[in-house]
Amino acid sequence: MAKKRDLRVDAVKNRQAIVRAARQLFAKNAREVAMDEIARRAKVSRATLYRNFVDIDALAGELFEENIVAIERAIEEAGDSAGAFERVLILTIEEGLTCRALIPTLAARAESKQIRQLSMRVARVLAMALARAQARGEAREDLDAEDMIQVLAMIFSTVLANPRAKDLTARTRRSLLFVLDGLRPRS
Amino acid sequence: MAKKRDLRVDAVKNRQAIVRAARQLFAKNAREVAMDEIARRAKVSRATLYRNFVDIDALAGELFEENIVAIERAIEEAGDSAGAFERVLILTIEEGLTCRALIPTLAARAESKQIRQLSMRVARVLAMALARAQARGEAREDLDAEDMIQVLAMIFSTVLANPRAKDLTARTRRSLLFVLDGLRPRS
DNA sequence: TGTACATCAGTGAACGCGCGTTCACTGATGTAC
DNA sequence: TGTACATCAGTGAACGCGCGTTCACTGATGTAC
Repeated sequence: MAKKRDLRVDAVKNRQAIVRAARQLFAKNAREVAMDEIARRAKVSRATLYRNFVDIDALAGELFEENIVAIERAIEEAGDSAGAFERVLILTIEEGLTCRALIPTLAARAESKQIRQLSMRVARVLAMALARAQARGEAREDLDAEDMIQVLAMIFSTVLANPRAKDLTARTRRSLLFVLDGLRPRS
Repeated sequence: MAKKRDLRVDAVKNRQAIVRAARQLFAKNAREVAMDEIARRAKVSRATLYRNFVDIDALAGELFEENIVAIERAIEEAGDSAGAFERVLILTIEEGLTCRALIPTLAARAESKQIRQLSMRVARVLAMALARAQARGEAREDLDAEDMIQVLAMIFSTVLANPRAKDLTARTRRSLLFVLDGLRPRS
């Protein structure tokens, strides 16, 4: 392997600025964000943005992955305790809300290989949490990983349906409330 | 009121062709449909499409309204019988699925006055069904009309999350299953 | 520590594409006589 | 029933805009000596 030279200091600074700007914009907006806007906020030219991220998928993927890492860590910490499943779901949703606009973006680009792989990574992690919950009798036996994705999509739809709402956290919690009962074992 | 001349026979035919083409395309696709595509399928020029419908909102609104009328009729027929609430929800979803692509279209154009008014019309109707269900003890007391919209958005998100899926009806039913329990009164 | 140069990074402008919408003109219908 | 003309409808081409992406060129950094 050829020893690759490190990024130049100005390059590192710009890359960080781009990611930071993207995060801020994705957090503030609920609709897709234009590359141009991100570049402007990062005080960088569009072309520089493309030097760092080959396309939108790459940038969205980077943010998505950061969120996934946070979720994975949370699941690790939650472990196999009582109520861990619900806590994981809540955390996943909250993590998603920190980057609201990522939701429609990922939805629109679901065909991209990169995005699909990341989605599968989320699915795998949630499947594990689900299996634990089922073993403890805290989740219905007939649920599978695909259901988990569906449930998340359902809850996040609240974001899409109310792009302007300020009280998104409250609304999402209410959506979750509706769904959680449907996930419990039949009495 | 000035007596307006009726539409010319060819004009009527074209208008119908446009609506029919739009319905077919909205049923087949799960993503937004381009005006151009609709015009092509209706074997009509783009400009003709615009003669009949001033913009996308007008066309989407027309289809949406047809769906709403069907839903309203169904609610009327369902009346105040046991289980009417669930049947209404199921029917609303099925009606929505006959025009899948309408869902993202309406979501994207939710700001339009026309679309907003139609959405409110759905909300009103569902609120009535909800009130009846609450009176019968078939729905939680703390639900309101806004929750109904949210629930529908949640279930329809299944469509958005799986734009390619063939078994959408099955998937939506499963989503509904998750949600319905959450809507029932607390024991 | 200084300097020269290769290399990597940054930039504004421009390209290309999709798509909604409009224009200027041609054609079909229906009514008046 | 036939015909002429006004009016409504249809059309292809073009405009405009947003936006992702690329180009050709300039500038900054870091390394070799």
